[in-house]
Amino acid sequence: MSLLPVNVCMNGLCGTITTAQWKRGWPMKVGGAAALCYTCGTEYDHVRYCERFHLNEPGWRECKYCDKPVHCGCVVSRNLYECLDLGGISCINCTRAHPLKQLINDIPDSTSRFPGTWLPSVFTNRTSNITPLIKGLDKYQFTSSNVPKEFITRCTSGNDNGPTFKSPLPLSLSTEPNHNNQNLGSNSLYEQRAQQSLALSALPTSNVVTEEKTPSFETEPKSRQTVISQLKIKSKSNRGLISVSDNRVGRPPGEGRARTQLLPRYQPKMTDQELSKIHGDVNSNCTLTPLFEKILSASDAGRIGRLVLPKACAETFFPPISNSEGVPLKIQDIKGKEWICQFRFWPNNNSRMYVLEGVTSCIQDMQLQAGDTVIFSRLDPGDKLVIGCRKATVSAGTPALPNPVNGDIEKLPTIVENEGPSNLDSVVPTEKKRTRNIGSKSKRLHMNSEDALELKLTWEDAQEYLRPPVSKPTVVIIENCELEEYDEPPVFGKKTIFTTNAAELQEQWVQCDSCSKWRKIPSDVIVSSKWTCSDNISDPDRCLGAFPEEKGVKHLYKVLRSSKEYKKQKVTKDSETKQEEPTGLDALATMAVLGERNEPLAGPTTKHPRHRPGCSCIVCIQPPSGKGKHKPSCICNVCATVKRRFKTMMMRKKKRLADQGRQMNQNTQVPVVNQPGTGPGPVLGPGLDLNCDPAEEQQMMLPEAVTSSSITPEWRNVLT
DNA sequence: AACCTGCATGCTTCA
DNA sequence: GAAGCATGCAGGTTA
Repeated sequence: MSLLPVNVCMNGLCGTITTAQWKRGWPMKVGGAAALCYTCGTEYDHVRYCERFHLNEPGWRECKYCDKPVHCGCVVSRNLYECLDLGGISCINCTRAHPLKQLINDIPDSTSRFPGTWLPSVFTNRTSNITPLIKGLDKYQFTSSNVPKEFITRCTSGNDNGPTFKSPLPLSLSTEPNHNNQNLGSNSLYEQRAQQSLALSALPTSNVVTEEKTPSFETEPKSRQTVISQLKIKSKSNRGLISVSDNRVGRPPGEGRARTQLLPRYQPKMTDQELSKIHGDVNSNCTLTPLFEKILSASDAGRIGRLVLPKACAETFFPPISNSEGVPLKIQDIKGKEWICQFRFWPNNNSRMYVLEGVTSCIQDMQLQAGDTVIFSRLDPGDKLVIGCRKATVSAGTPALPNPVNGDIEKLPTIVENEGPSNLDSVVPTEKKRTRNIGSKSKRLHMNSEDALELKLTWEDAQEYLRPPVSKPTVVIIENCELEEYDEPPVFGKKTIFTTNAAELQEQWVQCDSCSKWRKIPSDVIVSSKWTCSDNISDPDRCLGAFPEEKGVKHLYKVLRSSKEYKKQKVTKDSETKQEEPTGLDALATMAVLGERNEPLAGPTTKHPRHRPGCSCIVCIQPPSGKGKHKPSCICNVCATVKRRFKTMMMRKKKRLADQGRQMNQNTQVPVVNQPGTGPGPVLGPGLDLNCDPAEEQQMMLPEAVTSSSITPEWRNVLT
């Protein structure tokens, strides 16, 4: 039985330790729904939790007996799980063992760094002398200078239950920022860290320490390459000893690509300005060591609140986790605000995908979006995990707006990956930077927002060009609605403009490819991609290009002008509010429904069971219910089609009813059969059904944009 | 209906 | 070809 802090009633009202998990969401839902203790039902209280366990000072908590602060002494003070798992740490003030020790009966699995019961005496009265670890070099290294030799001996001499500290490497922890990527080659400190810690992390528990670590305290270590190669060999040879990865935990850390080095795109590329800025903001007495950075993907910055962590980085710089639930991590932003996120993983293809959950509020607070970069650093002393950021672009020639959260960092130039020196000279044109930043890994987001907007507008335009194919359609009647089904995909026709004249009659306008004059044609005419005045067979007078444009063309120009202005406004507005835009193909599909109408942007419909992004069928291009209803005067293609179909349908219905009426008059003995879709109900007369509401029937036959219960008399007038 | 969660899928990159 | 990872999606949960 593993007793983790999440299973303890945090309010101390019942003091119950329960093996049941706290309700889902703990402790991520800060400010959100509270979790409840399964035993006493008490609401989880974040503040009180922090007080009880001193989350503000990682590793420190009060002794239950003397109430004085005591450092748990564990090497992962930032890791609450293991702090408490460790248990058994003596208070330096009263020397009494931490009471949680007695609750540690078992540890989940052999991959835990603290399997079994800890030996409290090791740390007795020594905790204040122990610097938990040198983070960044290796998460679990003790320095040779502050770890008592007997401790190492005690921990490693045949006690399999001891901790699995990694080899102490006499690397000096550089508090210098990694300026200009000079050290990011094969010999970079980061690579060394990655190589060393990753190579070591694949090793089983105490054997590593016994065989590799102990001598290195006393003697100069072998060359790095030798050590690493040995360790890699060791790792391979000991794979059988590592708990076999199962579907639940995925392959344990240390195997796979990540073992060799951090990919260049994750290596921190902070400028002097950035570092000094963060440094100054946080605490001038502290040292900040960049660990890694990542360009936010759309899903990272999305509302799901899951930031995918590069596997190598997660396994190098974050605490090891052996179960997929992971551990809560406290992250501090550069303003000192603290966030609690859940560091966990998902089993994925016999591997792991590491994620940081609950980052939404943090990312929003920093006003980050896809394409921006988050930079994880370590702040010493205190060993705090700090999250910084770098905005993806700074508009060329435009001073960046001061960001209340990120301050001057917002003004810093974007550093393009692998672009060499991190100085102002490395500023590249905005377009290029944005593209490369977003798409360095995935090509799914290679467009910048303006390009995407252009494409969206093209999709809008494309909607206006789509025409039925030449092939003969198959007419299918579904609930009295005639649907034309084509075997061929739609073809591109010529763009036409629909207007409404003074008599409220619909007019269709098309521009001649030859003389460029706008011609009025019947509203039901489908225009091919090439159209000239001579094709205007419906109006022989206007077949000649010399014929002047008619009077109504002024109104058309007005419509065109307002359309262009609207698009222009939309471009401006969209660029301002691009943060809230959907991205990718969904956005394109969504934008495709806009057409010329002045409707707010609405999300894509999900009503069509075979809907795919970009689908332009009349159902799919409707916005979701309740949103973006078309106005009765709307002249977009959708509404025009709807109106045309509805008119046809109503005419046929009238004709059908009239036929039925005639038939009834001829033979009153013939019973009237309900029409399909009208439902079973008492039949009072020819085609009359008490269960059939005419207005409701109309709605059922119309797409969502022009239906719903709120169909207005105005609409009815238009439709009938 | 919207949101959340835990994968599953498939594209991209790397060795 | 293998590994990494962005994102889709289905089922469950919540408002």
